[in-house]
Amino acid sequence: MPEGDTLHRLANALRPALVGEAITGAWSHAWGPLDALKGEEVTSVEAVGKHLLIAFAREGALRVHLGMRGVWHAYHRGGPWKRSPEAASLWLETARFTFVCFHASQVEWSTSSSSQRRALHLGPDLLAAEYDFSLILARLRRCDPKRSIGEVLLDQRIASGIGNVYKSELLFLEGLHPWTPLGRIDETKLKAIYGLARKLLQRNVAMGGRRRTVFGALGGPGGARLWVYNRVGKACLRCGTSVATRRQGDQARSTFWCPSCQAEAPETLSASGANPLPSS
DNA sequence: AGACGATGCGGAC
DNA sequence: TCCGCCTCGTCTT
Repeated sequence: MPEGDTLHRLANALRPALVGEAITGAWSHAWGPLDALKGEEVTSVEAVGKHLLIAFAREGALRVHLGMRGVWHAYHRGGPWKRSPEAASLWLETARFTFVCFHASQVEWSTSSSSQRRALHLGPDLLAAEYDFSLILARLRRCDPKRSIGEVLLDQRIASGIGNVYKSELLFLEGLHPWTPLGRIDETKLKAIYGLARKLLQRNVAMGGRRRTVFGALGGPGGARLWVYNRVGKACLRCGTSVATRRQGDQARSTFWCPSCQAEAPETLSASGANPLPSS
């Protein structure tokens, strides 16, 4: 389920319940009881891109990636779980609560959260407090200019936090065809795309609702949550054209777009008239 | 009731 | 380039 906004919401929910608390028990699917964590104090809980990092006072940090199906549950200590313990990847217990992660795709123990952060080779987190587009631009310039913008947006090494839903929605909002080569998009346009990504992700973190939307709590036309994602064959909410879909990139991820609003028209990609990115 | 595809990613080939 | 993940919500029958 998670894109970057979901992970930041998760971190925001876990942080007040874990930071400053002592771990009374811990267990992971891979290693069994984590006795080394007993008595450890949690010093930070943070989301970085789509990863969750939990750091401890004396030593070490846990990194958890939810993949597509991972989920965290919070239970009163000793209370019943809503899922089978067989499905648990990791649990952490404090004096009052047990936090269980089911179906994680990755659980890793490391000496520090900063070393984990480095090892991930992630581009800047679009939801980090500090935002500097020039750091993203530097990574874009090292990218093959023939790569499609749809693939580039999903590349967490360039900027982290965008997932498959936001990818299609961002390209619709920017009027950009998903297969537009990176090299045909000027710097001003790229800055606008990533700036919009940050804004939408931030708004979805702040919103109370659980479900992803690019329209906010009130919804869009007809109460819609999304412009094009998962709307293949339906009328474009802006112009009525039938929404298209096709697989894109190495991972063959589904991409959705409006063939009219996002026509292939490379020469019109510059909103500003600035120079295109030079080839790397 | 059953089929299908998924908001992600690593690894086998 | 494809598959596994072995779950779960949604759509079809």
